Amino acid sequence: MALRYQKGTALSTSTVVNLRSTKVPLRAVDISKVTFTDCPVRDLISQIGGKWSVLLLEALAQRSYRFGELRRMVPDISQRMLTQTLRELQRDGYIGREVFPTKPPSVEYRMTDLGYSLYEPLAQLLNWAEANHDAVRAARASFDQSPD
Amino acid sequence: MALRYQKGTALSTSTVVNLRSTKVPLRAVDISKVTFTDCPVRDLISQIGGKWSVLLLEALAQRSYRFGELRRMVPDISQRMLTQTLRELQRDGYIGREVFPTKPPSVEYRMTDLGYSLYEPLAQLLNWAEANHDAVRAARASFDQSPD
DNA sequence: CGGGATCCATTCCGATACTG
DNA sequence: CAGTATCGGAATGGATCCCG
Repeated sequence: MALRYQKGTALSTSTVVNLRSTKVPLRAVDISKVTFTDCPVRDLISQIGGKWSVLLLEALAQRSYRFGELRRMVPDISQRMLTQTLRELQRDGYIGREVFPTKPPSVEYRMTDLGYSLYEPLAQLLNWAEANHDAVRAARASFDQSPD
Repeated sequence: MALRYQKGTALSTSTVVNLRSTKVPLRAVDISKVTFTDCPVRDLISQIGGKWSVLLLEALAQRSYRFGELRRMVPDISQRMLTQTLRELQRDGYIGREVFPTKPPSVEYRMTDLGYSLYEPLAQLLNWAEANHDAVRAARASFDQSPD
C-alpha cells in the first residue's frame, strides 16, 4: 500500500492509498501511469506550499488589491516573486486579474469564487497556526535542548 | 501596512497587519525586531509546506507506523528525507518517536495531541483539495490555452 | 505602474555508501 | 531495521537591469 501518487511508472504493480480520515476505509488506486499532479494533495501542497502564496491569498481574501499595493503589504517579497506567484494563483483559478488601460497602467487582482472556497479551510488552518504557535515553539525549544 | 512579519529590522517604522477573516478587524503589530519565525503563518507554511510533511502527517493520523512502514507507504521518498522530515515533525511536537531495543531495533512514530489538533483543520484543507482538484485542473488548462 | 529577462546564491532533495 | 554522512543536481528565490 503506497501513500499518495508519485512520479513515473516505476511502481506499476503497486497501489496507492488515499488516506484522509480514520473513519473512512482506505481506498486502493492503481498507480500505473499516474503522474505527480494527479494527486490532489501533492498538487495543492506543491502550489500553496510556496513561500508567498498563502500570504497573497490572505491579503486578497480581504479585498481586491493592485500590484503595488500587494507589494507594499508584503515588503520583503521581490517584484519577480510577486509577479510569478500571482500568475500561479491566477492559473489555478484562485484569483482574477484585470488590467485598466490608464497611464500608467494599473492592474487589479481579486479573489474568485474558487479562491474564496479554498480560503475557508485555509483560514481555519492559519487560525490554528496562530493559536498554537506558542505550543509549537515550546516543543521546538524543548527538542533542541534535549531531543526526546 | 505590511502583511505578515519579515526578516530583520529593515522596516522598523512599519507595522504588520495580521489578516485572517473579513469578519475580524485588522490588528496592527509593531514590526521592529520581529524575526521570521515570529509569524505563525509563515512559520507553519515553511514547515508543512515541504514536499513530504503533509503526507506523513496524513499517514500517522491513521495510526502509528514504524520507519520502514512509512517508507513503503511513500515509496518515492528517500531514506534521507524520511528521516529528516520525521525529525522536523517531532521537533515541532506533532509526532512522537519511540525506540524498541529489539534486534534489530524498531522505531515507532505516533501522532501527539498537538499533531491531532493540527490535523483537524489540515484534513479539511486536504478534503477541499480532493473535492476541487478537477476545478483547479480545468482552470489551469484554460489558462494555459489562453491566459485570461 | 506593472511587469519581463537575466544572472546568481541558496536551499532542497535524491542517490549512494556506510553503520550499530 | 533504522538510521548517518557525503556529494551533486535541481529547484527556489533574490538582485539587478530594462521596457511600454
